[in-house]
Amino acid sequence: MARAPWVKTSGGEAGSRRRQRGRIRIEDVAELAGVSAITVSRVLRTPAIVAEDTRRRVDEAVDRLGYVPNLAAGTLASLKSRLVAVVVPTLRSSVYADTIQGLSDELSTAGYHLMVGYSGYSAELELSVFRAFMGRQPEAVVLTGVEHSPALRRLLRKRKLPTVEIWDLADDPIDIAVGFDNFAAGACVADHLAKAGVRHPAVLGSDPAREARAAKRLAGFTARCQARGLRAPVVEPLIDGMSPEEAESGFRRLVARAPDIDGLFCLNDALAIAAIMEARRLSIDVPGRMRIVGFGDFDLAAHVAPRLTTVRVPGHEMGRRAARRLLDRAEGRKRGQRVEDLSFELVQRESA
Amino acid sequence: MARAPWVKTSGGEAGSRRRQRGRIRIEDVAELAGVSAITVSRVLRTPAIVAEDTRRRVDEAVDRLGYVPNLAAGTLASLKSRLVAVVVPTLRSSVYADTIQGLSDELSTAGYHLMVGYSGYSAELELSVFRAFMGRQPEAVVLTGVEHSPALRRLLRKRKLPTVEIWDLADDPIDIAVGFDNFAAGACVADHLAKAGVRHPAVLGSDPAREARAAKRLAGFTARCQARGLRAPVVEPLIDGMSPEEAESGFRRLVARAPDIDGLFCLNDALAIAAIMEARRLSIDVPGRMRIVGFGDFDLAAHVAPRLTTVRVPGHEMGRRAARRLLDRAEGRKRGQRVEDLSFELVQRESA
DNA sequence: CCCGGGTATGACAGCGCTAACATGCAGCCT
DNA sequence: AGGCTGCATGTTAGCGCTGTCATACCCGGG
Repeated sequence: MARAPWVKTSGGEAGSRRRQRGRIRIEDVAELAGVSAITVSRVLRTPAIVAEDTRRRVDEAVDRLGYVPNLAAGTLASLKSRLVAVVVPTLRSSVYADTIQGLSDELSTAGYHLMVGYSGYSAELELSVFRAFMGRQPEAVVLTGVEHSPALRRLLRKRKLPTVEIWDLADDPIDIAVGFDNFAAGACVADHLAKAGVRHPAVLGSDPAREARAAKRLAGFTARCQARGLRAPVVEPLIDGMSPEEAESGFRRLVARAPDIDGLFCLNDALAIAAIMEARRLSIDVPGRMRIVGFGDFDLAAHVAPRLTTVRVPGHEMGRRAARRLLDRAEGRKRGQRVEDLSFELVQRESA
Repeated sequence: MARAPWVKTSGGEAGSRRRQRGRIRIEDVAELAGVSAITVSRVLRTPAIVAEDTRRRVDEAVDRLGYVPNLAAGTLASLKSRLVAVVVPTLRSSVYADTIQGLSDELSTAGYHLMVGYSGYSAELELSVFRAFMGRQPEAVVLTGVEHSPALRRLLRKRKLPTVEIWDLADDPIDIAVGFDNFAAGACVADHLAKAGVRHPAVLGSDPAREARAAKRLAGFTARCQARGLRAPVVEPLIDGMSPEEAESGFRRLVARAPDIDGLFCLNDALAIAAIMEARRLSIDVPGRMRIVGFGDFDLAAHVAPRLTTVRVPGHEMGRRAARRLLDRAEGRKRGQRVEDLSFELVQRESA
């Protein structure tokens, strides 16, 4: 008679063909420590509930064998991946790197890992990156900004994935938002320039259609200029909102279009630094003839000549706060407000 | 008599307590399409071997249900994670971001994902980040530089994990190295300055003990200066090798120590830009009285005043090449040479 | 008509781990 | 003594997928 089907036909001590050669399994540790597999699992995940003596023996076996738990198996068994998906517009800009480090600092101590992807400022790409991530069963999601493809919003709400939107505030966040008020930041710059006597403002930055957050800063700036009776800002949009290349030529176009510009708001510091440099080449005195304000307080901002007046943004802090909110939720703690408004700060230096 | 142990006691259509509510499984797709689970799996992974009619029905069911395969389960079953672990020194510098994008561009089309971590230039931290990654069963590893903790080297060799070391060349790579010659780059800068008439060179950059690649550039620079009979370079090491803050004060110390310096090599562009700016503040003419060369060709380098002469490095290309080498290996193709030397390029602009 | 070989699909077990429940054993109370 | 409580550990059955082998079917040749 044939073997009954439920009798193991492989997987004994010799090792089945499907098992990875040489990989150490929890079973191996258990055997060496003289306990069962589940006890090893408990030592690794909830040491407090294991007797001290047992714990010591297991720890020793783990060390001796160099055991590393297979998290794919753990994820499958526990339905918990300890993975957080993060999508930022780009990695090339250090501003988001700060936020990622903030997230990582906070989450890694809690045993979570980050999956980081970038969207290139496109909602479609964001969706496709996210789709790819979904298969890895993230327990939470961090997105940049509040503009997302409707399909993504639906997906997230349906799955009830804890989601944090960062770098902006939302009227109706998908779940939680941790950011700052880009509109107010733009207005704050307008105030500063107006108080310094600027009458003919201009703006250099990304195409409002492409970058929602920069567009809000622009809107806040424009509104406040109007409220204070300044001339309507001359706006020079750029295709790539982070390109010093484009900033240089854009600045030249700007002064050609309106030679009387006496105040310039650059939608980020990379552009502002390039503008300051081009101003020097054109012998336009900054801040004498033109005041320039940046945004973001990049590392170099404080060190260019003249030192750049800019808006400091809580990049690292947003990451930390977003992480904390997610951990609070995971541990079933308080929920807190849905929209968390961290503050920005105008840093006055020499350029305005 | 009790139920025989091999009879399923749960997991029927009602859903067991352990199953995630509402999650769609391959089984659900199979049922809707009127095929078995394995056929769905084949449609998703090797569509070519499935009959066209079946494939269409399955694709439709996948779409209709919005099915996303659980990669944790797939990883466990196939022993293939489609995951590549990457460790860079920091995310805050755009130079590594380029490399990561290069890796990601190439790997994502092949269905691989990246796990990115940062080591803060510390071999110990690198090891601990790597340990954390191991549990997710990466199929390959990308490390920055060729200096690693011995424990890490042992671990990688023992597991036979395909490994690429980037951003440097190694005499004895762990496995594969794809980088460029930092020593030669330093020498190349020395050549350029010497030809321009520099006699009293200096170097501003990270502490050689902390950053091995910057140290090699320094060594190459120093050696070539000596070979050309220049005065031995005055070296001003910095604790944080990327800090414009420190560059500014370091530059001041440098000119105080040796007022006759007529050529400065900054070990990266962030420092070089800060140095140029401080030179202006001190009314030191660049390049008239002092020539300055950077390293890395950051975005802003071409746009500061004076425009920065620097060394362009194949950041994106290293990522792509590293990815290709790993994919070649995964697909069992040719092995190629162990150490791949991509070229750098001195970009002459105005500052030297 | 059967047979061999190729193609398309299915059944089954198991990847390595953990949730859920079961068991065993002190220590204490009645 | 019997039972009850609480702690430490073990047993069992999956988690959702894919490797492997089995099977069904079709086609053409003998």
